[in-house]
Amino acid sequence: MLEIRHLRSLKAIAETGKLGLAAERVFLTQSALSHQIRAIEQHYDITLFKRGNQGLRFTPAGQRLLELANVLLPQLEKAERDLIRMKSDQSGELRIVLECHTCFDWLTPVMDAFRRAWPEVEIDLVAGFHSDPWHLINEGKADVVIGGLPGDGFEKREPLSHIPLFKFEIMGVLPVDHALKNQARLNAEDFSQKTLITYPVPEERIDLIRQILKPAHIEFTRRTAELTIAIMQLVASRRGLAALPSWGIQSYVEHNYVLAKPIGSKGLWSKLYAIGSEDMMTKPYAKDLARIVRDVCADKLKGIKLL
Amino acid sequence: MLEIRHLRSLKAIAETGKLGLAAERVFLTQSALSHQIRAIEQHYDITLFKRGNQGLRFTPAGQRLLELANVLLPQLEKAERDLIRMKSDQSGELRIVLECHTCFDWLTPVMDAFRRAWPEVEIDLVAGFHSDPWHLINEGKADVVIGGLPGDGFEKREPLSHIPLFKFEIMGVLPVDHALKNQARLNAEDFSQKTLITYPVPEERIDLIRQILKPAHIEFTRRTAELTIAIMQLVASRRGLAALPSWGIQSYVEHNYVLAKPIGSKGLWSKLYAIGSEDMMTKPYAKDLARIVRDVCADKLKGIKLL
DNA sequence: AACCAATATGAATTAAATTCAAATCTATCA
DNA sequence: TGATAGATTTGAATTTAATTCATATTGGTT
Repeated sequence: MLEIRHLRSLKAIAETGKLGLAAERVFLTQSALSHQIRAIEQHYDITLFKRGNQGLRFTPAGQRLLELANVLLPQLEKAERDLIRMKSDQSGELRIVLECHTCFDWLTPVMDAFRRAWPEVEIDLVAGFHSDPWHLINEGKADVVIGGLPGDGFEKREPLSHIPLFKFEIMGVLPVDHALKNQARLNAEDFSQKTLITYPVPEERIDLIRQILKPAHIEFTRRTAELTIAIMQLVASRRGLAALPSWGIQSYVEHNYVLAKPIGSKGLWSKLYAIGSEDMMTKPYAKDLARIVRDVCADKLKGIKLL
Repeated sequence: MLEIRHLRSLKAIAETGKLGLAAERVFLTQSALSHQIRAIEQHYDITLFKRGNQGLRFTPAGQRLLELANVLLPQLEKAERDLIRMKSDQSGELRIVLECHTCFDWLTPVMDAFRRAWPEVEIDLVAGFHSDPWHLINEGKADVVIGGLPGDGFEKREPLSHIPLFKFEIMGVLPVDHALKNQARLNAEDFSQKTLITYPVPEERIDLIRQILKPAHIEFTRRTAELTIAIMQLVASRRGLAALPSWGIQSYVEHNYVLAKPIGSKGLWSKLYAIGSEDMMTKPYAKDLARIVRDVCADKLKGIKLL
């Protein structure tokens, strides 16, 4: 009666707190999840969740099953990796380049998990900043880029393959006493003649500029800082505005150090992929890297949506 | 893709060595199992069994999945047993007896709140008057007494357990024009040769008599009435005195219908407990009943002290 | 080569899960 | 107190997946 699929659903519900969001995560409808959990509740004749208009909260019984999921699913994944190893040797190397600065936040736990899962694979982070990280793959200097899809390069390149990871929202960051503090969302004009504080990367690599400000011909000043906390300090002290992933600024917002607002009418969302040569991305351990990223981030990063 | 059901099938195959026999064990046909294992083999693209006319033998990959089954299934069963235990913790019945008449005032909101919190517990009030309510627990006719601790009964009883609720003050009630209206507090002698109006219960169940009047050998007349309002009317019309919980007479005092005075130098306080068998009082819903009583009464009854 | 005792296969059937569309619930706000 | 927004629930229709049935095939043994 209880099946692995139900455990996956429980985990997603725990991560998102809402049936609708959990449903996206497991690629089902919200209704399907509702039917699933009701079937389990009826089967065991016990309620697993307290329902409210804020979503679901686990009852002790629900927590017990969640705990089961948290124990069983990793064991299942381990067995599946073992099966792959039995098919063929899986040693190799995996040199990762990050397109975006903020991804460092979660890469460490990902690499830890990966090393535990694939001890025979040498995983490394390619250090330094690279203006065209995708090119490093063709040059043979990296194996996987974690970032957005490359823009259409005019040069001929070895065709790349990609695995979707997740998308996240880029939020506008304001000082708490900013004039726009009561406005629900930010628009392109709101950045006009303002200072925009960013990581030190080219303009075309900053989504806000490329997708919003440039098309609207907004004029602004740029100022850069290396670290997220430095950007936060500059914003808090009213030296300018910033645009950062929702997960990276969550704790600053919670402590009311700065304000965060969605940008544009639908919000500014950025998509992340694991990108590599076709050869590389068909390797089981490269696919598993993507799975681990999705897993770790689904767990650690609030507000992301799995692709 | 791989589901619990497949693990059960693998286990049955290991136990019987033959698809046909294994199929009986999991209440499926041989064909169904054949389809199942073929689906798994195709999914992981690996052979799980060597087939012969003696039955099936596990390959290393098959053994790996069997090992997974042997690890996962017991964990699942343990979780299921835990759920059953949790269910028994949240459903049952709770037959309440009140030792004191006045407690009816607040029991209704308590029962309403309880029913909302524990829909699977049948809560009921044991009707009628009982001279020894605690004994009803040993007789299996009630689950919880709300009242004072039982006096040391000489008979052997199943040991009872209790949870403290609150204490409240029993006030002497006088007509507004009584001779003692200017006296701050009443003493035992003040009841001498007077009529005491009480609920119709035995003397030893009336705290004023048991704790104050009897020890001081005061002589008095008793008269009984069923309802609090009837007692108030009798007192107001100078037919006698009464002694009632401060909360029960509050509104009469506020409307200057009667006077209330503390009794004795420290006041006469009575303590209330939820009392039941040890088994009963360890159940989560019994503990929660006590919590709800304390909560509701702390809110509704002025002048009580939580124990 | 024939036979036995298994498993495999494919189409039909049955059962289960999922979706769709609408209803319902429940805090919160005016 | 009623309206509303944001969630879940519900039941019927649909789709998908699992199972059965009937039969074929396989591998080992004589």
